[in-house]
Amino acid sequence: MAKKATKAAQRAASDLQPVEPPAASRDADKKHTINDIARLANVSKKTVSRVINESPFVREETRTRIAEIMQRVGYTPDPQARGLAFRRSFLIGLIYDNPNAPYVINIQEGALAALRRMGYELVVHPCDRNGSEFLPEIRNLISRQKLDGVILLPPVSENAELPELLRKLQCPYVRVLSAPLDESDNLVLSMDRQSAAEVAEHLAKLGHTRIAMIVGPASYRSAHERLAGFSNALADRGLTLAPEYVAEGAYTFESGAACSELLLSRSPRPTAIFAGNDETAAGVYRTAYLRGLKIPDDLTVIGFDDSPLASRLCPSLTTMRQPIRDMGRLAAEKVMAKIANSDGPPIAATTIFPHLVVRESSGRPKN
Amino acid sequence: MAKKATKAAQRAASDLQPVEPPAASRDADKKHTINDIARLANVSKKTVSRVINESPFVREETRTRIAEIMQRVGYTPDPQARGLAFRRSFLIGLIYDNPNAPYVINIQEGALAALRRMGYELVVHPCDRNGSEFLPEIRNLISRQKLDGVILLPPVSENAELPELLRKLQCPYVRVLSAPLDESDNLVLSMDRQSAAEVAEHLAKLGHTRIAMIVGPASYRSAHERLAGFSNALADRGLTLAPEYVAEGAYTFESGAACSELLLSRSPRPTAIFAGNDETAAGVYRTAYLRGLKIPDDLTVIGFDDSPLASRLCPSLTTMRQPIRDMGRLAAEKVMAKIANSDGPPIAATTIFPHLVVRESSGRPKN
DNA sequence: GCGCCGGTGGACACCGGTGTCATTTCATGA
DNA sequence: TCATGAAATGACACCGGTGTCCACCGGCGC
Repeated sequence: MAKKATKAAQRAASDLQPVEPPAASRDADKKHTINDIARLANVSKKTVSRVINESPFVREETRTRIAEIMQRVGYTPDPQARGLAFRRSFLIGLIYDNPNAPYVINIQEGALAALRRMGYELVVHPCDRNGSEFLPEIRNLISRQKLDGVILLPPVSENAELPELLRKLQCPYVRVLSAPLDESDNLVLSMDRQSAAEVAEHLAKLGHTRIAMIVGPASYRSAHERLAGFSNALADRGLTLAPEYVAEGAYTFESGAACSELLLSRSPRPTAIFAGNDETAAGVYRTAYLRGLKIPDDLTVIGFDDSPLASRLCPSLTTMRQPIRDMGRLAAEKVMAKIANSDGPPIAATTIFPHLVVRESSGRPKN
Repeated sequence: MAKKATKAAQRAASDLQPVEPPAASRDADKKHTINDIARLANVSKKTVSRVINESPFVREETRTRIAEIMQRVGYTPDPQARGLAFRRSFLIGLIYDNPNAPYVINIQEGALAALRRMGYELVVHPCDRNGSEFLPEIRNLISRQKLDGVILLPPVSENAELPELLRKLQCPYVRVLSAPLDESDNLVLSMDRQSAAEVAEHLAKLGHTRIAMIVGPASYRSAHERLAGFSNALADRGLTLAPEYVAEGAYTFESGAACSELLLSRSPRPTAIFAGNDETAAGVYRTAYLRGLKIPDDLTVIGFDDSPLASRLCPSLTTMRQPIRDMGRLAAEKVMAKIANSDGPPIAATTIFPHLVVRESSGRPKN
């Protein structure tokens, strides 16, 4: 420890936190404060504050005069000082561990569009929900930055301890989920069960009977939803999803390749595979490619997500599309509503229905 | 305007900014302030502040006692109050308009890893560099949120007016670029010219002579760099990039499909196409698929980026890989260095060399 | 025993906004 | 004309930290 510091040094270095002097002649348009505006308008800072916050208790004439001055000198209130007094940070956290980059980016941009309008900013927080430090890390993030609210994306949004922690921290949150998880909550739902049913219907209509599915990892709620929805919908149409035609993947390209390897070695071979998501579907393409199977003639493949990948693949992939940007926007609007009215009743969930985008990878079975 | 408000209403609503009373019995672990810590430790708040900021002018015994108390009650200083006093926000902006989602996400995560360690957060700002409100928007973002620094990603990082604006706002920035743009700047460089040369070498070694290229849009600096590097390197090996074998795309899937349509209708047909990036390469795949051309037997295709798409395509795509996360981390470290020492000399640029990842899409020409 | 010195800790103002409540202004009816 | 009360404004403390500057403390040389 540098205990050698002299008094002189102390003076100069001011506790080791040197701050450059207000120094130099900053441009004419140096930062204005509320006091400057008050002085210019010949009113108290409180009145200026009232104008900023659109209080109705200011005479119209006074208001416009002050507003004009603020406009003229280009004044904007300091969000930190404002936040300090309001006990708000005007920051919303986006907590995610979804490896699907386009998904996250789209949610992000959708959310931002809504947040910015209300003066909020978005801070992103990728996380590892299996890390040992997961909860403390989130706790730390929120209390350190005093986030006003957070948006949780799947799969971390399915974590059961998180809502509890957030409630304790009094931090409003919105979860994006693939199915209702509990009642008392603000969420944006993507109805995966119904979506999977739509896939089943599509395959049934095409005339497939030997239908296989690659399920997502058991730790993902969407995996169960999609399986249940798919399997039930097939049953409704007199078709069955045979156990030997089901493989558990990991929503990844590699697992898609491995699982389809397995499924395609069954005899008789399935004529259609519903991959859990687009990444998995790409893995199926890979296996088909290596085995010389033609899609869709020898094999129909269906994905889920409509990520950019879906239209890039050859042949292009039939898949389920979610309005991801809208979901981001919705989530943002919900958090803000919750913040504005934090003691109010829980805000009703919004349900999103993905729809099927039919492309080249699905066709009638040829044998 | 609701001028009907009564005095009673004024009292109750307090200028339309209702704030729930400190209300209720918050948990035992309610928020602690520096005053609480000072009281508990029997010192003044300034001494606690010294401990927080690691000032050497505190007796070791005092320091540890205070540190223990902070630890015990789980105290963390309020970043807003801290920022207000320090005139810092501890926020770094990430400004981008790159449509490549995995690229942005990776930069983001790389940057975050470095930023978090130093107590900074990242706020993301997608933008439209061609929008009429582009510069005012950025200006607004930075002065409103008092960002301590920003990171600019290509292509918006190539905008010439931005550095000027940022300098005027006294906002430290780091640009990620595909080639040096000017001297006096902090940047992270990806050497696109050299990378493209590496592609040329690969194709030359495979024995290709009829080589085509799909160039990125003229508004992207990387497009010029890659073209120049590629063309020159071919020339060095006695090969030429004939004008009729060059098409200008837009770094998109669609443009890749259209440009390759054009290139593949030339006679003689090129045996290899260097697509400007992976998206474009996917477009080439599409055209090859429609025309029944086999990759790599009939056509070698090379991409650039090594986005996830590259390994998903069948056959998998030979491409140039950049260490994107590292670039994000580097950029973050540079901004922080610049912030810490804002009057210091410009920080030297760091140069990144992508490397070739050879996969299945490149082979010897068959005819 | 005294004054000097560097090391240590505290009182106080301040960062830029806001809440509370008192005070002033103004229109109204008696 | 003046009392009256609502509307408009202001004074002041406060949010939770930090910088400045001064006072105290103990050990040293004299």
